[in-house]
Amino acid sequence: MSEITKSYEPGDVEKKWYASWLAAGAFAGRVDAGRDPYTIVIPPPNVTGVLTMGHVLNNTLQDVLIRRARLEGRSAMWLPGTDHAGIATQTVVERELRKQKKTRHDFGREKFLEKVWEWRHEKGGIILEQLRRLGASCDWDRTQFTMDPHYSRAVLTVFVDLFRKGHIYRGKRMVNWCPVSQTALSDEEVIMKPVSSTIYRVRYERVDAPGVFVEVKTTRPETIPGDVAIAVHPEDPRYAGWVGKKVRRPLGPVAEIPIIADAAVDREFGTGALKITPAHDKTDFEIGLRHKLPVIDVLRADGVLNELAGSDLAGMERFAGRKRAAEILKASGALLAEESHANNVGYSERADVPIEPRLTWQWWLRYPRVEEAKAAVRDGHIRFHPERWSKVYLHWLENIQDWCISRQLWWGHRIPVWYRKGLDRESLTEQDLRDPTKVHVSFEGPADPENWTQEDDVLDTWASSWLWPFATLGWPDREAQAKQGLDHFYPTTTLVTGPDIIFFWVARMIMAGLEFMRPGEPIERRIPFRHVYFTGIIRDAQGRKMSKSLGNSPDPLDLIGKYGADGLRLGIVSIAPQGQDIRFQEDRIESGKNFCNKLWNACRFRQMSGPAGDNSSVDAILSRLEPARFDADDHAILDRMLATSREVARCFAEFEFSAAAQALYGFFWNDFCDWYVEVSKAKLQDPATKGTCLAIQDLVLRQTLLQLHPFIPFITEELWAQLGYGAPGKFIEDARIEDSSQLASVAQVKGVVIDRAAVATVERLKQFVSQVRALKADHNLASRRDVTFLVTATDADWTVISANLAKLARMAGAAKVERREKVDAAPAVVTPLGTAYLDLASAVDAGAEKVRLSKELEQLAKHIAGTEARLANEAFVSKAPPAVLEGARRQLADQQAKRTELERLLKALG
RNA sequence: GGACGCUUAGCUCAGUUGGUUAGAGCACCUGCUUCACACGCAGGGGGUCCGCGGUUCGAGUCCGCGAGCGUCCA
Repeated sequence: MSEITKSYEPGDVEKKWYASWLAAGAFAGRVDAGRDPYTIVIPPPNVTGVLTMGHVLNNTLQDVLIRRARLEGRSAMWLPGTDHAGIATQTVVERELRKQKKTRHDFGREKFLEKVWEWRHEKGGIILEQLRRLGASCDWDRTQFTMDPHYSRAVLTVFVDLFRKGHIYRGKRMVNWCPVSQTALSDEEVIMKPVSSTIYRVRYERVDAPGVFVEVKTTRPETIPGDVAIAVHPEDPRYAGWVGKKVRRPLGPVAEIPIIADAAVDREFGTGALKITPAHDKTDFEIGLRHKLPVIDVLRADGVLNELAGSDLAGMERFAGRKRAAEILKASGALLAEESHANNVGYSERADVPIEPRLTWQWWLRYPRVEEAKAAVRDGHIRFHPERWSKVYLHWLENIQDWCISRQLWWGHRIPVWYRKGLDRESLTEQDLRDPTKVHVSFEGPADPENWTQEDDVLDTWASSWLWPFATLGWPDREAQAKQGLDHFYPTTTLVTGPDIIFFWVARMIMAGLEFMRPGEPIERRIPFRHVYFTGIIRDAQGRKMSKSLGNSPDPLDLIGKYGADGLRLGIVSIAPQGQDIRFQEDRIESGKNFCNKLWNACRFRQMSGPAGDNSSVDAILSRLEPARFDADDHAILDRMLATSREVARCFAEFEFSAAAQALYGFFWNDFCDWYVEVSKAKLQDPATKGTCLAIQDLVLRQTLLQLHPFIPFITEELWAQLGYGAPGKFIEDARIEDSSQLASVAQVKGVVIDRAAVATVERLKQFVSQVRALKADHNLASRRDVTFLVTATDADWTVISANLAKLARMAGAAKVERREKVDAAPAVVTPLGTAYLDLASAVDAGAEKVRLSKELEQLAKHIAGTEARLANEAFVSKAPPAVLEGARRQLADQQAKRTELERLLKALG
């Protein structure tokens, strides 16, 4: 055993142990039929990603779970990987190209994809490297990427399968179009934002009645050239007789458009008349369909107005076009007013620009297994933590819409559909799609590729990540599946993720699992995971989301440098209560580091206190104990240790990680360091108690290190080795956490029967010490160690005191503690073990003493009055449970006795 | 408009099924380089538990109404 340094220096320790773990293959998830599996699949970060505080929280929790599972003897496996992140990655690479004044079109599809792959090989592993710094114990040999060949095969197999089952179709529909990324987006990728915009009141003149106008309100005057009708409610008296007449479009190419009646028009809004622009609004599109109206699309894919918008606007970007449109309308007198207006506008999640409703051909998925997906959560096969998120999940499934799974990107899984050459894709019917002479759908592609053209679109990224829990385990390749242990590790145990992707990812994974895993088997075998733990979102001190653009996110690697990975981990876990958003405060991370230092020093103290005994197992340590020599403190610390391990186990069962960390923190710092270690200093002086005391320290330290290890793996591994708790060449995770009842019964075999009454005794000793210290402090003697305390106590109390005399004197900072029958006029405190006097009679300021005692008496009187009132209440006495009643009575008796004593002391002062 | 969450010490937050005098970390004040740790020890100050009403012997905790903040869905 080498000597431990005075303060904990994490840097080298972390490097050393991480390398050892890797070298030994300690994180490998091995199939072991004899042990319960515990599986976690990482929420794959984007390959473009760098570690954020959100990742730190999320992955620390996963690591805590998986390390705890190993300590519980389960065959634990944490599978890492990254997501190709279609739009995000393509955007990043395009941005790089733009620096060279090039676009992806300058390269063409294949060359561009080569560039992206190059980029991925260069930079795509950064975030996984950073996770290693954090201590993540992933099985790195299993690292997956959603564009790996076998994973791609899973994605395309699923597409083909769902197509054949009739779940996938192609349709020309209104989609959310991002003019920057120039692709369709799913509804989930659109963020509604309240914005204050301008609403324009515009009038359209009746063709048949010059000087008569219909007035509409619009926020988008630049789309007027796309107007094909004005719609009113059929029963709106204001427009009786107008339907069928025509008005002149006030902007764009000259045109006369009809006034139509449609019940979908909201009479309450504005003038009750609505301009109908089917190409640029979803409702308008539907109205247009009903009335067989033409569709005039005035925007290009990039959001620039086209020639159909008229020569005045063509070539203008949409927002510039809007201003220009307003000017033109104003000049012609068609614009009546501009009013400010608050409304919700959909923004593209990635590019953060307003999306355009746009009519395009896309591929759609009718979700499979919707009802089963609801049942899986409703019936508790999958449990959400906190439970309330299941409501959000169910609500979404109740209102589920078909999923637009095609994207007009290059980076992603290209849709495995081939069209016969020469075929007009625009006119393909649903029936044509199912005709193998026209459309080929397969994983392998057509046998005669020269006659076919492949679909240009790729799949939505989420249409690959929804397969994550099983495609990462070899599916659909049977051989790979067997090798990677799908049978053993699926369903996974716990998913740790943020509630922001409950629709994007969680819900979809559940449906995919139910559809593709183990057909025909019971639901609990097909679900992808049993528990979903939703973390909170990390915010800055002002409560804002952490984001790159705000620059308010600290770099986790800086924090690791400053506080160590363990400090960061413990800090982040301790401020992350279940499912609540988190305000990040760096001082909590500092607390994490301080705790590590405390742990370090407590072990250092143990090491300096005496030679190491046989620490190789719980059994060995227990054998070193002499139960007959136990004092109250020995009993109490063991009792607290068992209570803490029960509490920690409960916390894990309930997914209350911060509570688990806090329980260990409190036990170790307060119960062990502040009390037991301090009283040990007296016990270690006595050869009769030394051996047992050291063995108890070893036992407590051992169990504490074990339970802390999932939270702070590096330092605990180091100390475990330093103190000789593990066999040579073994890691802490080769040991097993005994649950509290196992531990208690093992101890019992060794003759250790914990006296639970000792806890109460120690509480009284603590009270005594703390009151006596306060008494010294009140008299400015806190640093004096030569004082004597005189105690008047009952025989029973004095028995307790005298049994602990050496410890009490040391803890109280006193030279002597002596019993007296009677003490006059000295500063005193009334403790649960009698009245303690400060033996400094000459220095007493009787006046000040009286003030102090009177104050205390006053406080006490209040409490007594409260307790008396309760006990005087007939209803309380007759209805409260006996234990509560008894407690109140005992409390009153104690309070009264204390009052009598205080009054006596006051009187003695004259 | 609907759903959910939050409101407790100066700050950030715990508080499990209702039950002694409501806790922690940080911050603050006082003292201490005491033979593990100043990344520490000891002592201390600080709270009408958002408001109103109800249930109950008893409410921070349960119910209702309201206010403020936040998130998601429309």
